[in-house]
Amino acid sequence: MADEPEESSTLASRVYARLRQDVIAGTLPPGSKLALDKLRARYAVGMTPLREALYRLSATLLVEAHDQRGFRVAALNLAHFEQVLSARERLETLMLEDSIRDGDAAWLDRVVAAHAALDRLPMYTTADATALNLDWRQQHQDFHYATLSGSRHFLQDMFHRLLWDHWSRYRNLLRPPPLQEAVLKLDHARLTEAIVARDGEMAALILRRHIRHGAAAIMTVLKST
Amino acid sequence: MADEPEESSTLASRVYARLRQDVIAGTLPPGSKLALDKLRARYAVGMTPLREALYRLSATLLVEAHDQRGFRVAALNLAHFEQVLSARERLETLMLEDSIRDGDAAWLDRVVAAHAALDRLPMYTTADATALNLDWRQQHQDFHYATLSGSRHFLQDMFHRLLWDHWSRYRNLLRPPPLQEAVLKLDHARLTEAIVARDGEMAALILRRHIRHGAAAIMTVLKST
DNA sequence: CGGCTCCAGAATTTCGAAATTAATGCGAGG
DNA sequence: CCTCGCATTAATTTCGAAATTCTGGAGCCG
Repeated sequence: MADEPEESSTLASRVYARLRQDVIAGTLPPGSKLALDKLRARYAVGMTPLREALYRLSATLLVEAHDQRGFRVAALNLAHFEQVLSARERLETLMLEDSIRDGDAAWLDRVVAAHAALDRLPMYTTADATALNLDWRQQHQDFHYATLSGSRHFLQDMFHRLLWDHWSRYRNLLRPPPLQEAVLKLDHARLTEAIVARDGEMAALILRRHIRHGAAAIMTVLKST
Repeated sequence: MADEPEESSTLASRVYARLRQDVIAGTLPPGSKLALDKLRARYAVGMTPLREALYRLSATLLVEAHDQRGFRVAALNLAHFEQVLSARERLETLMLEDSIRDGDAAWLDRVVAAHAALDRLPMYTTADATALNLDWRQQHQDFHYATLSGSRHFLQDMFHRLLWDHWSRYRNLLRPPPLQEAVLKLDHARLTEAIVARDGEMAALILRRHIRHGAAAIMTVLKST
């Protein structure tokens, strides 16, 4: 269920995983230039695996590759976010309806289990709520992946993962993360309920609202700058 | 309109373009192992730009990268093709309806112009029809890109290009290419007509049939092996 | 006889530096 | 004072070889 194998055997793959995380988390700021020498020192690797990792990331649009001018972290802006939002709404509702139509009993079990696991975890560990519980975030992702995985389409899966990565970059702009644990818990519960009832239309409706709700907070930030 | 800049300034980008073409054309057979030394000789480049190009291609699923075990051209099979087909149907009809809803007059002009250019070109140059006219194929691609480009969504564009590449690999299995110039000409004409009339529903219907028609011939070949 | 280990040989991966190209700063001319 | 061109500096790109890992087969043990 994890996103990357913990221990890839090649340096290039390990650097790729770390670079991806750092771009998504915002550790490498949006739009910033990626000085190869700095990165080489930062990750303690040679030129070759570093460039290989950067080129792989450039194919996912998380970084831009400019011939003879190096690499740059992809910028974040409202126009881009609206495209991610629209693509996510369309793709995820489609995948959800497919899953509900085609998914078997084992899939339903996975969804229910993932929801139970998510429901058990607290969203915040610290009292002041400045930091999101990273376990929660991972389980949240796993839950949503599970709901969409009833009808296996590796191409759609790939698109979905890509969109999720881009979406995560925007969500990580919200610091501190907004407090809406009750609302989210309810969304997830109702979504699971609709899936178990095999009510595709209802599930898609809930999911669409869930996505739009998350988008609202992000768009406020993007418009304010 | 061309797919790749004729003269990328880095070796890595040029090798990437050539590798991509060779994978799509089938010059590098589906499923075959990509021996690095052989490729290095074939394209007359060093190890570094070659690996960078291969990693970029691996992110598009045209080649598979296996850590410590090199690279392999992605295999072709019926299950995979069905996913490409389904994804193409959904994505292209969506993009077409978006374009018809949002596209401006300049876009309509581009569509009409692209269709006129396509209609002028013959599908085959040789009398025996063993070889497709490459100009026609390029213009065919340009025409379809044009129809879908009324509402600019770079993410959807990227997905669409990816699907087109994968589709082209399957289409290139058909040797000699099937003779159906009249049918295709009619499809394109009717599609253009529906677009000019801003009839999204009709255009989507024609496009869906157009895609399925092309899929039928491919699936026959895939099932026979 | 089947399966396991170990040993070349072959392939992939990685490094460090050389070659090439872009960016910078300085001085001359308009 | 600003602009253009040139030399210098800095960065990216590329190569060739070293280091590491995989592969296939021979030999050995159960």
